[in-house]
Amino acid sequence: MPIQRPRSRYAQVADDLREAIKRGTYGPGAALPSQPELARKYGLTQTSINRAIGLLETEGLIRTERGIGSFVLDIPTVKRVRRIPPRGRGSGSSFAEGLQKAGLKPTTKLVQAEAIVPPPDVARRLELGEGELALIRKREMFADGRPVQLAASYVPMSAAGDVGIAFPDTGPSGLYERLAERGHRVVRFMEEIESRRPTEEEADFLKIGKSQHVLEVVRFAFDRVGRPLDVVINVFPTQLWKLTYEWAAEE
Amino acid sequence: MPIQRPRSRYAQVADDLREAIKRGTYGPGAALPSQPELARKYGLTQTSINRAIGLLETEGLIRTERGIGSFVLDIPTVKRVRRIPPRGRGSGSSFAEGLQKAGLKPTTKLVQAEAIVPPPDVARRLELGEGELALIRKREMFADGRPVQLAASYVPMSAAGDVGIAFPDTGPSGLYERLAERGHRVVRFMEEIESRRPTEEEADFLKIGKSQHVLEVVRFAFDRVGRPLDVVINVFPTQLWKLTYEWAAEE
DNA sequence: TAGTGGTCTAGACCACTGC
DNA sequence: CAGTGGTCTAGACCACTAA
Repeated sequence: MPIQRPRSRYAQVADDLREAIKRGTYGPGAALPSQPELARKYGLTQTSINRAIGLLETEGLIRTERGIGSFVLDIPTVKRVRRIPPRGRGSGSSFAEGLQKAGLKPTTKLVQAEAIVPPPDVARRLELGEGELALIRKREMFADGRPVQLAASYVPMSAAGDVGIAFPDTGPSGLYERLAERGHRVVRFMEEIESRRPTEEEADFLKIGKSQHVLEVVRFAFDRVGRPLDVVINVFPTQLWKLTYEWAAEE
Repeated sequence: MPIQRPRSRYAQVADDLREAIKRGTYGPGAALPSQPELARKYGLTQTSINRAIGLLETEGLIRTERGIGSFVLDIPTVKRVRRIPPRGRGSGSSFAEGLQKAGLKPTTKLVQAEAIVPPPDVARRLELGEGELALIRKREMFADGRPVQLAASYVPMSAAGDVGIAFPDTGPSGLYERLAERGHRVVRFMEEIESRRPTEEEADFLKIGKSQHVLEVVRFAFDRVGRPLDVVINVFPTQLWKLTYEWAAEE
């Protein structure tokens, strides 16, 4: 590969590596050659190679870990559809459904379930006063072992009554039934969607670069008088998911 | 501003400039000090300053022009709600509504309206055969003169019958009425949402960097037998918009 | 310890803009 | 022309990981 002038050299190196990745020379998960090695190969200094690597990282093609190396990320081929609102049964676990249909094995890990003072943005959304408690349930979700989604749900303790309401852990529809038994019926849902850069922890868990984006979907459930009964915050990488909403035209 | 060790120096410079921009020290449109000047101020080399500037550019805070300088871009403050499907009238122009509520003056420019052979992805979505025509209507949208959205709608000519159906240009609800008069009633809507990197043209029109993301919302309108009557592709920068969907719980 | 990626300097040259 | 941002080197040191 001859290095030519008009285009910057590090950009040409990035081009070359990008091509190699697309050709499959470095498949998903494979490590790129080390920076000193690439420097020798292209006849540049490590500084320039480092910059090329940075470019690919920004583009979301690779992820580099300090002291280890740079690794090719999965190339987003087919996006998994997440259907919202769900057709038919309640607002059940569209997560598992979607993945199973795609031939992937969904697994979920409950990492937190307790009564806490929620972070201020959640408290505001739940219309909680200073220091009021909420039941948090935090989950990590995987498809064939690969981390694909983070979910945190918050229910005001005033509505939940007891931490035990979270168990057995049957997903939102089970929770809503138990809330209904306590006199809190959900009559309306709302979802807010935005795309943003991931936090450090999110990027770490989802194994994505800092420059890739995540979709944050916040679902609110309201009772008859418009009070929020729970807030669910879902976060997933934009490359993996596509959202779908569907509704009937008015007559 | 003391430069300290644990965090990289160029990142600290970026932090400092970011703060200054947020504080208003450098307002929208203002030029940052030149790189040599910043290098003197922070006691670093131009190379490091250049890197800090690159960071801010990636984040979409500034825009730099070679041989001229770096300039602060508009900072998006409040995100706008876009859509609440089931409430109020049809799927009318939520674009204008949302912006007016935000105190911004919306303007729209129709840049194309004719019968064409649509691009393959659109043809597939409209279930069109090879070479079948569709009516395209392409719009550019502005808020207080700033480009904020791109929209392209496609209607199969077999349903539209005539290019004239697009006029007067009264937005989707007007179009749907005229389609209904021709025997094509819309009974169902669907929207697909994804976040992706902008194409070159999109980045250019929306005045965003290549590393920022856009939301693509594709709305389908279906008739009674599930045939697509039109497809509308909306593209806008993720920083400017927040999407909202709302629906009633099932009984 | 050796190997990885990350940062930084000093100095240089280039391309571009606007006067 | 002087001033701007962009690239590159040679060499150095650091932080981190794994054996």
